[in-house]
Amino acid sequence: MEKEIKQVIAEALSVLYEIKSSKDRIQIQKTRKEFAGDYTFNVFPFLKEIRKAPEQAGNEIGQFLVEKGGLVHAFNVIKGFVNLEIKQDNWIDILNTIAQSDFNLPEKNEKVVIEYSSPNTNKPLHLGHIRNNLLGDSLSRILKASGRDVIQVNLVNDRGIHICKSMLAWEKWGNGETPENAGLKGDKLVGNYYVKFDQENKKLVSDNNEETELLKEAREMLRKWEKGDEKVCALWEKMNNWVYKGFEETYKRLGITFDKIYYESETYKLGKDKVLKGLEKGILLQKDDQSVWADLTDHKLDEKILLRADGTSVYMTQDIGTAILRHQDFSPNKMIYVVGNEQDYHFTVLKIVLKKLGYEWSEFIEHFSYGMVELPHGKMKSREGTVVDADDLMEEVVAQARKMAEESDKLSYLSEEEKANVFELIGLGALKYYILKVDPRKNMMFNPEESVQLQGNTGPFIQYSYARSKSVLRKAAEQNIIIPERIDEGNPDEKEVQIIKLLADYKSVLEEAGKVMSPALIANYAFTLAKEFNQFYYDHAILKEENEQIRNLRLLITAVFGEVIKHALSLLGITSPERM
RNA sequence: GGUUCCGUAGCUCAGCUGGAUAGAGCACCAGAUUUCUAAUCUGGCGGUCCCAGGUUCGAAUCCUGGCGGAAUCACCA
Repeated sequence: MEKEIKQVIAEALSVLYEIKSSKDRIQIQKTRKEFAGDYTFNVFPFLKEIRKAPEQAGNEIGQFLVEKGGLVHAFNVIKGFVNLEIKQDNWIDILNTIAQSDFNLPEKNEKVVIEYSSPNTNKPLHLGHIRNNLLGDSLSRILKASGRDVIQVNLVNDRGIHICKSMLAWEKWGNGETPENAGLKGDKLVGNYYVKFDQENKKLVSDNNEETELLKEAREMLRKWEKGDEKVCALWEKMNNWVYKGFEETYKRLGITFDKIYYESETYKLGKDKVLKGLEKGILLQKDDQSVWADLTDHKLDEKILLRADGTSVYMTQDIGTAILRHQDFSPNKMIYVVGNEQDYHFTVLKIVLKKLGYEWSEFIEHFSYGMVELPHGKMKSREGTVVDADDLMEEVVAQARKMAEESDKLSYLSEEEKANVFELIGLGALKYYILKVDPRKNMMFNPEESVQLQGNTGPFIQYSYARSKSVLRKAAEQNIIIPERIDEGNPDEKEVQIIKLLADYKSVLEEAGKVMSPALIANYAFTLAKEFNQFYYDHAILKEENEQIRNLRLLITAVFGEVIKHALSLLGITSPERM
């Protein structure tokens, strides 16, 4: 719609003032509520070229548009703002068009590999991972819907000193405990030993910089692991498998999937090789203790270690390997890393080092840097027990959804299984929306009480609006009322026009969300649309409307609304319940 | 200390590449259900957009400098 308006305004500017190719500079916005009109054109940017008073120019342009016919049938000018009223037939056309379109955008011929989740296998997933997973999942969906070829990958950090800590602690104090005999999820069990290591280690430390025997043992274990020591590797494999099983459950409940899973244990060697090659070529440098470094001072950064003196790899080394492998596997034109902004530095360095090593495609790497999750009481610290566990959190939001629903006794006619299903959708809908609605780049405050809210600006509010729309359509079917696929004429009132306008915005919102990579845009749009529908629903009879023309218009609006809101929610990974 | 990001209502957040009188939700107060789902709707209360300069027809938005907060500057990942 806005495109069409820009088109005719460009024509007006050209005919009236001989201003050519002005299209990109034309500013169109929605007319504010307090004025008559649908869209508003701002003449100020063109005033110098027009060389008339704003009101006069506005009037001339408005006059031109009305006389031209077609889109605009009336206008008013306030200061430099020309408020345009769109002819009613146009709204009907637009509604029909949306009713017939699917919502996926045309192919862009762009291949994107997106990495997210990237867990460590030494402890269970927590709230921070949830934000990461939800962002990665939603982004993937948005990128796909906006016409991109998307490959979702996970990179499991299954090696390193932290894993060895859990292993060592289990060996020393585990007494053969397993997930089965302890009745504990594998990731939780391994996490417990990570904590145990820390506790025991603390007992041995008098001042913080001291390297304890225990820590030395862990380092020794890492060295053995990198050399392929049989016993260490077997233990490593056993414990990691416990963890994977646990993660799988968590992912499944969250609704997260991957096309491919990389394991750092399988990629770090490639990184090591490439680093050593870089050293041979003189791109990297070696210090007296044999450690290998990249000199980044020409980029106004420090030096960065890539291999320790004992030859073992660090995080950067394995990430170099993973990136190279990933590029070989898919040759994408974009590699997105969904990783918290605490690692901004890591990714600037990664890109530079790859470039130094001769990989021009390092420019394709895009760090999707999202903000931290904060809690009302401060940070999450595992040592202080303030970590919000992912499984616990999901359990809690679902329980809350159940509690609320049972109070209102709405779903009593459903079977227990059906009910459980609905509570699951709603609980997770609440959690996902709560996290995705905020701008991903900003730090966010996670208030546990607010996150399970079902009223106001929440996921369930939006889900409810959908359930209502479906309820109307179901009743229509029961009464043998046909839901029109299109309508020929009608006179939408103000509220109806309002919804149609919003529905018409959906594709451009999706386009924008894909461009700037922000699920929050979709979330905010969905909320606005749902609110609009609830208002419409409140004071418009739909099925009970006797005038058939009006009823059909409203039915079509209801049906189209349902489709759009369902699609939008699906991009957030939220399921729309048929009833709730 | 250097670098980066952030600062909008009591709280949590919107505010697109500068545009009209800065918007939502929560909380608080007052209302709405003989009507398709009240997990809803309507109204009220609530702001020196951190501060000070600058750019211009016009600044929450752009620039500079302060103040406040966060992250990072690891042979942890």
